[in-house]
Amino acid sequence: MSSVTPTREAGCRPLRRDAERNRQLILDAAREVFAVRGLDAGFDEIARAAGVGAATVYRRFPDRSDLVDALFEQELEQMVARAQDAATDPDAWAGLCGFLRWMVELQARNRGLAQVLAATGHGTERIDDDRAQIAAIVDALVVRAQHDGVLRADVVALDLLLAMVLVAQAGDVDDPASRERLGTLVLDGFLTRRDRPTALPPSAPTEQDVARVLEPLRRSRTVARPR
Amino acid sequence: MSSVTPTREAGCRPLRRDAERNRQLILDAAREVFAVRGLDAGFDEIARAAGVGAATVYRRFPDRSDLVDALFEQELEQMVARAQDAATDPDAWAGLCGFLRWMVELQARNRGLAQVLAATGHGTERIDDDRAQIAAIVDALVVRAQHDGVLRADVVALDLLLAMVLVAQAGDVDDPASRERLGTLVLDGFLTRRDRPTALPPSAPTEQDVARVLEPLRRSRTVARPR
Amino acid sequence: MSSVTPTREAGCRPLRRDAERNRQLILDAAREVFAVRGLDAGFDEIARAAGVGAATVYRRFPDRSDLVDALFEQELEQMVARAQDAATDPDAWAGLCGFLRWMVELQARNRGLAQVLAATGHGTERIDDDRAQIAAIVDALVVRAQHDGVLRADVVALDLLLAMVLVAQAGDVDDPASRERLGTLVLDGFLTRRDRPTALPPSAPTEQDVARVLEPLRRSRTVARPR
Amino acid sequence: MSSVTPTREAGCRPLRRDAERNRQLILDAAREVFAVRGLDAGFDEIARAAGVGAATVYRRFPDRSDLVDALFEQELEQMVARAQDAATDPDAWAGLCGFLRWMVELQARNRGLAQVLAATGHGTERIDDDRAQIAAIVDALVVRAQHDGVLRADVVALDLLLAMVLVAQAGDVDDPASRERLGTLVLDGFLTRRDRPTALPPSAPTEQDVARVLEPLRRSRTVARPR
DNA sequence: AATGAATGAGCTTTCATTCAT
DNA sequence: GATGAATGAAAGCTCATTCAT
Repeated sequence: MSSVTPTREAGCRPLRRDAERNRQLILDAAREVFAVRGLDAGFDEIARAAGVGAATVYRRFPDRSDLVDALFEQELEQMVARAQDAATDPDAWAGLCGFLRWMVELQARNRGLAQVLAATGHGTERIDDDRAQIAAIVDALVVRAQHDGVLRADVVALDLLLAMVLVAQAGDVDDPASRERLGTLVLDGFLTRRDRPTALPPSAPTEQDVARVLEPLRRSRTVARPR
Repeated sequence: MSSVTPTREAGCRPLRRDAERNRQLILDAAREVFAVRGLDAGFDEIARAAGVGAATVYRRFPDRSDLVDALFEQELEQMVARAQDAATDPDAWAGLCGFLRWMVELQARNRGLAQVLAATGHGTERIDDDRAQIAAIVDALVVRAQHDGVLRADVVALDLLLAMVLVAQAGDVDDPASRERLGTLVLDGFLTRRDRPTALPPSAPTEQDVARVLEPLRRSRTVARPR
Repeated sequence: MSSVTPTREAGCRPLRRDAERNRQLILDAAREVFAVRGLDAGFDEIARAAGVGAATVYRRFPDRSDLVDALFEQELEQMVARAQDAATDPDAWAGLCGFLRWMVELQARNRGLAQVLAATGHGTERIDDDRAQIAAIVDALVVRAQHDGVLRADVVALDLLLAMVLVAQAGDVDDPASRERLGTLVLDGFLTRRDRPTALPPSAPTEQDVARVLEPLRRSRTVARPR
Repeated sequence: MSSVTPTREAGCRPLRRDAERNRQLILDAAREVFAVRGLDAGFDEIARAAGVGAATVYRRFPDRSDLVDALFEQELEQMVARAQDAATDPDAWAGLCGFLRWMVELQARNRGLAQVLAATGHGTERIDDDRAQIAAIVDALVVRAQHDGVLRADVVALDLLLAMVLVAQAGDVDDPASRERLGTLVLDGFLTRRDRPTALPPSAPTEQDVARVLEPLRRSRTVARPR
């Protein structure tokens, strides 16, 4: 996971070797921390995880959003690429579903990413651009799928994206089956007509694991007694 | 709202009159505060809202969960009642949908309640009991609806409950239309067969208001660039 | 010095005894610290000097200006009283000089007070009021002194006040003689005519002590090697 | 401005060509920065202005005072020259006033210089020497002016210099009129006798601009109430 | 029993100074 | 010799929790 981003930007001369190493340490740490804790994570914690002083993080990323941007640009580009891929699928609905499921998993595994995607209109240009691009591609797929008569005509791309963002909230990181199941159910609701339901993954939620299924909502101090 | 729960438990001798009064003040204040701020709200804020000292809250509810439990028992009993009501509906699916939509609104308007419902298995016995009771009732409705041939056979009550918890996350408090729309779409996915889609409320999400729709996820510092 | 301020305000019920005690400790410490270090002194330092935790200072005076206000209201009221006194002097010029010299000493001994007086128009109402009141009284004296033919007609009250603020900057705390001397010289410049100079205090500055005379300007890191 | 001081001292072998260039860049930058920000300016800022690394400044001037000394030697030499010029004026008082007014403007426009001049007795020998030289020249003028019967006999050169240092503090950089006015008033106080006051520049301070006049004192956090 | 106060621990941010390259 | 990076220390501020009255 700590690989990509070999260069940052064209235009600024490359960082010194050790600095670049630290930059990567910080980005890697932040990725990890943001994924688990969300974007509110303290700079302190990131610095500690990266093994550098807190001030170093500030030097490299004076603003929190600088860090977020640098971090999620990579991920978003990945998403755009995946979306473009999906757009070439001759079966629009299949392409759409594939892309959405993939996106759900991505977000589910990365709380920070989910937040970035949710922050419509307030991010960096770069991020906004990527988001807009994704929306446009999904939109095209939606239109095609509607034209094919598979997708109901009264929905728009954002209906789908919104639903999937929420699906991504369900289940904890290590429980993709729950998301699969829920996603299938929800997507079934978007079909024009249906003679019989799409087959569900067999992992019906049981009393025992609903706790884990809903885990992400708990984020409160109710449960764990701090000390 | 400040009525129910006059005594706490059999077994502990009743509180002094003023103490009991304070207990209720705190519960009422906490209900309000938790609804708006979620379960993470500071004890300080609750104390202020109740007009008592912070230490009083600690004395009465040493642990945060003590407060949460005492508080939501009342609300859950209300839900149980509503569920039992729904169970008497001759049209199981109609009863089910009605109950679920009501629950969605309730949770949407009460952040704290949503969190409590999500925390399955970690609450008090009392809360767990109530939750189980609700699940049982919904289960009965599910079985009936499946028997009626309306609800697809491969789902269980918890699938529905889970889906609805998530629907409740969408849109901000004052935007029930978004929830209506999304809820309709999702419930459509649970039908056995469908010749044409259920009519949607016309409030298709627009680019402009997706920000608000996803608001609950944003809670981060990413956005505002202070200076 | 740690006496006055027994009650704070009408309207808020009095603080608990221990709290009031701490409040006074803080005010006394702040008076001391502000006098020496100026208004920029850290809350930390004040807290340490008062023997309380930093958070206690914040609780009692959430904003720095709250502390400054509480602190200097007393001093300013004292100044207003002294000015009113001066206004009753039958010899306007004598009254004026007396008041100004007194004020110079006060400011010289209290760096913070000088800063408060300098912050025209940006303080609390209360402080602004006091300042305005002082200016008005001085103004009346100026007019009378001009009418008496002693004070030159082409100056205004603010000329005098400004000059004295600067005189107060000269010399270090324990060197009132320098201020006396300089003040006399400067005030001589405000006379309409003069047949011979006003007698000066004999403390002509010598090479040796100019350093101390100009001390207040040094406030830089040039001199002392921090460690 | 970046001319003088090509070599530093006899005795240390000359710096390498590039090092000497950097030395000058740093001095030029420091002059600028100190003038605006005062002697407390961060080394970082100077380094940035000079286009060199922070560590380079430290290497060349390990102590802040090393930099200050090297820097203000040039300026002080300029002052000495100007003083010598004034000493040739046949009208001693006129020469004196001219020199002092010039000095006031110089200091007013250069916060750092004012601080250096104030730090009597703690600078380098070199600076102290220059200061002493200036004092000596002014002294000669003072004696001549006293002999001419214009300047009161009970003052010494340092009285004048001190008074002018303070006048230089008044008003902000772009407000020479305030200094002119105040300077005139103060110098009037040094005359032996006076039948009528010297004409003042008409810029009587108004309530509105006293804030600006006293600006230099305000440097505190008292004022702005952030929220 | 109730309270408001006190506190220590935590996070954010900045800066002077030193270090590795 | 020069550099940009790193850092520790400090100050500002907040909050959950405990304490003295």
